[in-house]
Amino acid sequence: MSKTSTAVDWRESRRQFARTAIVEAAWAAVREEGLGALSLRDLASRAGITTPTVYAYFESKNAIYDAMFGQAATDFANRLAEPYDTDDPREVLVGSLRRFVGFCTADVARYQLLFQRTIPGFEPSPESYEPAVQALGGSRDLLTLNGVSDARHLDMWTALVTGLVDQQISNDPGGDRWVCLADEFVTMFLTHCQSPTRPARRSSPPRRTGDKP
Amino acid sequence: MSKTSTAVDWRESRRQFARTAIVEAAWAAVREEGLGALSLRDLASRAGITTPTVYAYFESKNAIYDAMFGQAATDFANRLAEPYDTDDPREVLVGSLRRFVGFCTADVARYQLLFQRTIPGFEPSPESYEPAVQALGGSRDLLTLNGVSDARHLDMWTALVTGLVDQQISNDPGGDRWVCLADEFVTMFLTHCQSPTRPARRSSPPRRTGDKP
DNA sequence: GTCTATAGCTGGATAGAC
DNA sequence: GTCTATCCAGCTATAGAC
Repeated sequence: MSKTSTAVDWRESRRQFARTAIVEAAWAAVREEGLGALSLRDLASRAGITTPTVYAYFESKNAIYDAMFGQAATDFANRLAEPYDTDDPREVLVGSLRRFVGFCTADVARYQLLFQRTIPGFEPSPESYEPAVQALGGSRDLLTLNGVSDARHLDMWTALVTGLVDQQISNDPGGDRWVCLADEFVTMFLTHCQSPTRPARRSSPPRRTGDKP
Repeated sequence: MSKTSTAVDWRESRRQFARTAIVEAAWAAVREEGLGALSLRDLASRAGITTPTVYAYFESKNAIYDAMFGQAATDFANRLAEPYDTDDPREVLVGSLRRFVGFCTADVARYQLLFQRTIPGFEPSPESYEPAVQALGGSRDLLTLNGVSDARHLDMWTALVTGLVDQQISNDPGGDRWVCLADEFVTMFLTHCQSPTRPARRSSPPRRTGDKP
């Protein structure tokens, strides 16, 4: 009688609740101490439990990092997938860029976990990683709507976006010195992509400009 | 008789030699184990000495990081200051971009130490940091030669450069998927900066594109 | 300056009572 | 599942002989 499916579900939901509570404590810890400085003692203390109890829900420290990664990737995908209040492809692109930068700057530890590989022995599991690639595919679709489909241009766009985020976080955390350049960035980028002069070759005539090719 | 200035210089140079040997061992260690995984035991072992001997030359682990930072910053500045075999400002700009990316991708640990703040308790001393700012000032001069002096455009350039490096290191280490876009990046950037349409205001009419401003 | 030896601490992870 | 108690490994840094 005790093993009805509802009882099982209830137990499972209780377990998930405890797991998310631990992950929340982990986020608080890394935001305060730094992403790489997460310790299970501190984490357990913040969650109001003891170290062994953590191992009742996660099999290792990296499993906690993986849960954090999965949650961050899901949040990231959901944020980018929210509807935009305009249909103009260019404005949507600008909005997505602002969202991207806003998401990253809102939580630096989360940004480091998601986009920089700074933790020595950790690599995210495919399940946790999947939402992130899905979200990046969405931004690829956005570029297609703007008439950008060349592989080189897609790579240029990703470099542009990550550079914007990186500078904003590194040199003006909490400010908007680079965020406010989003619109101008999109103008520059789309103008270039729609330019009739197609530089398919790589600056061929004046070779050797001073470096290894 | 033993305290002549030449004898002092000789002792001092011996000391500097030992210091650089330790720093070299440190570089080998971080390249192999990761920047954050540097341990004094491993470092001493690689240098052929013991842990206490390290403390005869550096007062702490962070002092070693600082020496590494200073050396990396100096190498960085020297690399960017090398002469270019052309006088065309645009080609020099492309060359400097390639040098920058090449320098960063040649040693990822060095890049992380110089440009990413990933080590918990470490911050470089002003003496070690100074060559880096000097080098960045040089690239500012390069932009001036290309007719770019607007503060917004300078910020866009730094974002562009760091984004290029970041993507190259993160998604194609050892390759040239983004490096080979350097020339096209410069074309896009300079074309935009020389464009007569000055967007001094921030996309004023179609405000609220979907996000917090 | 260089060593042996070790202090002092913190980390992840486990055993076993309850 | 949760705890107390503990193991064991690794770290930075120091003491003191030579």
